[in-house]
Amino acid sequence: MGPVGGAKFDVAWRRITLAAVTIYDVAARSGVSIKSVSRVLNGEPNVSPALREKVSRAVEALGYRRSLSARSLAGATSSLIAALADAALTIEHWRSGRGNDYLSRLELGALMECRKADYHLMVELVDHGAETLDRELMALLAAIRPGGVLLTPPNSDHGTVLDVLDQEGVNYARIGARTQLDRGFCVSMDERQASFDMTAYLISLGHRRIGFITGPPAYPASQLRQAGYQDALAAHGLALDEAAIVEGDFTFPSGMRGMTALLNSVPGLTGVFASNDDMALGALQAAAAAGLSVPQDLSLVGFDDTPSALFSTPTLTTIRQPVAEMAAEAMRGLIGLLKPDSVRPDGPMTVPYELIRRQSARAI
Amino acid sequence: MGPVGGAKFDVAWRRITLAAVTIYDVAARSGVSIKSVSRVLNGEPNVSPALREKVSRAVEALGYRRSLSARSLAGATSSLIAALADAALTIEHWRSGRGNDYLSRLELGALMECRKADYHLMVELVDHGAETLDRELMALLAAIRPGGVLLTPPNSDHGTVLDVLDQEGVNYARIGARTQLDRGFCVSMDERQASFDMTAYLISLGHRRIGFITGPPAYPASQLRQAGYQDALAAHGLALDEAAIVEGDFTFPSGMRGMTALLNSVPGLTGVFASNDDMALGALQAAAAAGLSVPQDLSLVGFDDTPSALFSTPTLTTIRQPVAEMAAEAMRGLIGLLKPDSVRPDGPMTVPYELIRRQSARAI
DNA sequence: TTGAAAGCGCTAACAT
DNA sequence: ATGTTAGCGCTTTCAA
Repeated sequence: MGPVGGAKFDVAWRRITLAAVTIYDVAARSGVSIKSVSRVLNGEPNVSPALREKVSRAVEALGYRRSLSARSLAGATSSLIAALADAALTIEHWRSGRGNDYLSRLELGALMECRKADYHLMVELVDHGAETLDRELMALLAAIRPGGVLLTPPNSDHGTVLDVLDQEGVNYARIGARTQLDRGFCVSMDERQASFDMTAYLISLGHRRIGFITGPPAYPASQLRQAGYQDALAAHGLALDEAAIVEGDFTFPSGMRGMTALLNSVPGLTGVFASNDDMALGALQAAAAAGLSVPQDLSLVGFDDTPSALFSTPTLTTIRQPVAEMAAEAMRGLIGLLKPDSVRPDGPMTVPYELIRRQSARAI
Repeated sequence: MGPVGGAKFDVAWRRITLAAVTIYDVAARSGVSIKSVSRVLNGEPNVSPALREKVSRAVEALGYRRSLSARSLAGATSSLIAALADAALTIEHWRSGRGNDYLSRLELGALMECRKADYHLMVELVDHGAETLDRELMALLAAIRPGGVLLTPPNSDHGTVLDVLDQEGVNYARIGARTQLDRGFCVSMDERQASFDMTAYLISLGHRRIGFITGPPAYPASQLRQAGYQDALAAHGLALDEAAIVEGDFTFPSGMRGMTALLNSVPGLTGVFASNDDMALGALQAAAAAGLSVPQDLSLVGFDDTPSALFSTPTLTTIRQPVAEMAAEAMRGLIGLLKPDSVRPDGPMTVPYELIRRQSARAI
């Protein structure tokens, strides 16, 4: 029952630190070999209850925790998950002085799950647009050797990223992926159906001439949301009016422009579906500027349920995407993949969305 | 010029991965010892230009990156920074389905700086309220052995957290700290002065009877903001009316209640300073419910510049806290502390805030 | 069921 | 100015 570790003198910065508790300390205290300690810690079979008990007690008494570094260096696995976020998007947010609600919720969900499973989350920025993306990504993987990777949009759909990950044999989960859903562990929401539901909701309120403001055409999400809108019109026997669809880019100003354009080009317009909340908020402002009040003169709905949707006047009817739950689900799936006896689920996982009815849409 | 590494067969999950490039591969390729490679990589002195050149070329050609694990295991330092966020706060956000704009901006700033300096950010949740906080924190530090720790509010002011960090000899930076500013590297904003300025701004617009909605009394931030308000009144020769100060708790509903209370208790009220934006937004709604329009009948200002402040009607005059810049500054300071020849700055660092004039306040 | 010994890829003393 | 060697704290063969 000797002393735990020894005192180390960190001359580098005139500071004295106590040596960390290692597996040797635990082994010594419980009178077994380090291998036995390792066995207990990893829950390996063939360990007598007595030994397990002794070791557990020593671990508890010493407050011992295995070193992440030593573990990932020695073993084939790592309890480190790298979350890959898009650098350009991050820089854009930095410039605007705004946080990223989507990423924040996503991370929150991932963190909660990491904590439960004793995994750790490292956040990394990857430069989506760089020519040398593959090299940079390989370098990143070489440096941190994560046990798994969590892909956030738009990286979830980035071919090069998926290729590098596959090539390096790294397990990954993709959040909000829209393409190649057979690669990795995908968790997403049925955007098309949500958009269909929202449009059907407006129709159920009596609206017949409904304008739509799209996102950037290049985003798969834009296309899915627009498709849902068109499907719903068709399903309810309403003709598609090309003039009722205007292009936006998911920003507030584009929502303003979109609303102005719709007001000019669609006679008898009573409802507008902006395919995200930021645009809906912009549309709201443009409507006010045109002397129209929502929802008295016009019903307006969005998509995403950003925080501001709750504080606008009127509050915004929208679709809530359970981002945190998606991330938690993705983490569970990913951690599952990392277990030796894992079975990869065959299909992508779909989480339920919610249509949030607030003040901005009403029956006519 | 032999082959790079060898093929390893990962029988665990029928997958073939190429062995990672190691320092030995680089040494072999450039015909020097691993120590020389290490010297070049660490920018150590006493390396001939020729050797540096050879090694650099090999590193480049092989796409070599040092393993984080091996480095932190072998050396005294680690290029890993642990950002400590409050678990309770995170769970609260999880429940509400909202992201955390403050933390998101903070992380964004930290990430940008990490990328520049080739550091990595790991995010960890700590349970602020747990009795065993010290043990948990020590266990966390033992497991990941970060080179430095980045403290976010409210951990920045948590005595136990600071104690454990000091005791373990881990360098740390504190964001938005209000107390014991001599511990760690502190970066914050002058909340009191900002609050003073905002109040002075309302006074300059001609307001004389100005209500104030406080935050939770326990928060140092609440006290500073209130102090700034009171100072400004005094500085301008205005009497302090106790009835003009009502208690809130930084939430939307408390802002509604606060506004209602002020409307009832302060005759001739023309201005209201809610000490954060969420409360200001609630106050806005309560004013509307009382038949008052802002800013025609009443000027209203907030504090924080949350995203919603820009989307409300009217848009909200408020104080912008440069959170991302604070985090970047904190990371730079922290990384500076980690260098062997570092000098600890003597005082806390203060970053400039900005009074954002929008529509909700006007001259009378 | 348990243990001894050999690395994992680096850094850090200690040569030369 | 450069190289040799011994760990860091684990996991992983391989023996017993």
